[in-house]
Amino acid sequence: MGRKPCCSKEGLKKGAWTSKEDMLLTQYIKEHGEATGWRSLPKKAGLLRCGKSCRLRWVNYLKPGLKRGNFKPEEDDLIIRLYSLLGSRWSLIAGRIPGRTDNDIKNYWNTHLLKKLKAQGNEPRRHKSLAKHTRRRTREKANASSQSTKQKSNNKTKKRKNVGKIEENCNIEGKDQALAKTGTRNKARY
DNA sequence: AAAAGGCTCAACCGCAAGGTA
DNA sequence: ATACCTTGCGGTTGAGCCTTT
Repeated sequence: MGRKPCCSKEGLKKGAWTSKEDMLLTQYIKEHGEATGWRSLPKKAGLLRCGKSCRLRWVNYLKPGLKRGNFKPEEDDLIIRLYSLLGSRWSLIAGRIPGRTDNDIKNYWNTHLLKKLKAQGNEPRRHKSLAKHTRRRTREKANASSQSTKQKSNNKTKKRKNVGKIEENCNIEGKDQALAKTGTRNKARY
């Protein structure tokens, strides 16, 4: 296969977003919704970005209802508990913390919580990166032995099911409501 | 006042999953 | 059955801000 990275196309802009780009993206999504396909969105919206970049910008920064910064102690606590259950599956963790994005939580974990826990002598066991390592392993297997597609798809569904199971198991109750208020630490670099 | 080093976080990269022709 | 495409995820990077000297 050997797919090229999507941003390698000439003429596509990289790096920090300008307020004008933010505006174009927000406006387009307001008019057409998110589900129209990220790949084609930049062109339609008049942006010189790749779809991936647009999606990231929207999901992590522009999407309405996002809280930025100002993590409360309850949220810290919740993140720590979820991490101990789920490991570094930030999207799952984010799904349980309203208004927070996976990127936000990941950053917060790496820059604040990890230090905090280390200082307390509670450094969490680093989970084997479920995401990449297990995926890679399945792929290696698949390549090594010419597995049937049926088996491959079984692996896929198995993994999906496991995710579901973990989600089921981590019934972190009640806390969500306590997290409703919006933080105001927004540094708004742009 | 300014240089150096540390810290934060937005954005990028590579890869796997899932879809479809 | 498979080749290729898009989407979504986790890990990592680096620009720019902040703090210390």
